[in-house]
Amino acid sequence: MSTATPLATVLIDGNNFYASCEALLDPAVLGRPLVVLSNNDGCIVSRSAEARALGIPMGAPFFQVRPQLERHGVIVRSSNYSLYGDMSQRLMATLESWVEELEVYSIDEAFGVLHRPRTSAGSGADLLAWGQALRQAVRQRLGLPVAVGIAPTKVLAKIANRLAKHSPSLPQPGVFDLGAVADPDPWLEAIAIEEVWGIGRRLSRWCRLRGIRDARQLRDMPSGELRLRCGVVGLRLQRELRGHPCLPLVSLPAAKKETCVSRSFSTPITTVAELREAIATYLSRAAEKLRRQRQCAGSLTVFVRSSPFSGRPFYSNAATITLPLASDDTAVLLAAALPLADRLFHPHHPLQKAGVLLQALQSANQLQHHLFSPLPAAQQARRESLLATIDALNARYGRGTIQWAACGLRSPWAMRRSRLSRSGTTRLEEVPVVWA
DNA sequence: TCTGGGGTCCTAGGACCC
DNA sequence: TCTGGGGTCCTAGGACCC
Repeated sequence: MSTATPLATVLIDGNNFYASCEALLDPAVLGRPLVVLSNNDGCIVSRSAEARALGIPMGAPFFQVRPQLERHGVIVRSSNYSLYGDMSQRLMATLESWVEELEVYSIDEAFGVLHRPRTSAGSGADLLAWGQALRQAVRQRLGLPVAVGIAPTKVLAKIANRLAKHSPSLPQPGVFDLGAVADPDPWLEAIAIEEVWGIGRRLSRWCRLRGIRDARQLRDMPSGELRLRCGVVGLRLQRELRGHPCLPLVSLPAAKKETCVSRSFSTPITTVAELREAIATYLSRAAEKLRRQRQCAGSLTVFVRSSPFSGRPFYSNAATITLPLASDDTAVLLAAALPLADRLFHPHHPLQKAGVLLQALQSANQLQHHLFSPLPAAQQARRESLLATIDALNARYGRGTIQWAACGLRSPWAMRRSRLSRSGTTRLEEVPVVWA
């Protein structure tokens, strides 16, 4: 067993993924500053390198930076998730063949495991070359730029990836191997505490107050203190920084425990009829997801809230119902959810956002032909085939081709997406690929 | 006028049981 | 009167991620 080669963890992720996808669709924007907005055209969620260089802040509300964007002639795009999702699938399919095991961590990043080749000099040159070849393959096949971080643990691979992106004058640009450097300390000191994976706003403030300003200091601080404030999560993080893997690779995603669909409204909702339509719309999307995941929901929550920025008193409320029998049937779930919407609506509180959470999820396979099914078996089978047909038609011809009457038509509150790169039904076949 | 959406994990505390 | 001890399950809330 001592013959096993040591493992290396890699993190591969897309540079400015959404912005890069937009450039793929319209090569004319290449080399020009571009930003992508969140749903409802709310905030900036992705920037091209040129937009970043102009100092456009990530996460800024669009209306606040709009003058700055216009002044610099920045191209602005609504987010086009069907495009990003398609490109993500192709990226992950490519990465599959480059690593031993792959964990798809988010739409634009994945962890992988590799065997680290032994070299007498211990230089690690082989993995740098490997990373460079991977970047070239992805660029050729998909036209997307990626960065590659290599290290002994996931937390360190995240850091290596960051260094790969932001350190100028690396021998292999876009690739960094933290396991191959003689002394990692100066590199860890270049990572501000806020940039460490797992340290969010609250914990970074706490660290700063204790004089912990970078990843190296976090690694070396007393474990007891960290444990007291952050529990086992903090300890695991610190061990990973010290090079001991604590976070396993998750190549088979676990079944979802809950599924949520929520949106902000383009204009505030002031009538119960509109709220019912919105909830019905979100619920039917959530039920679709549930059926795709082959799950049924045992309980369901509807939540609403007013705008925290309106100057009026903030209103936030939620109601939960446990279903007598777990279900994935839109009609059954609607019958449970709409009365909750009625209960939560308040005429004096214009609503800015609402959502539906499906909870206590269980595998649909275990429930089929349930003894206590409210419908006779034949009727139940017809019902399932009807839902499957609706899902198939909506998948083939676009969302909303067939929908429940309760969802309403042409809703004034629906999400704003005024700068979509292409008409809503982007299909992968339409995407022109640039051969770099 | 205008501030995203969808998740996970951990912990503390209460309810309930024997 | 005064108030065991150990266990499980559930929920709410906090913190984090992209």
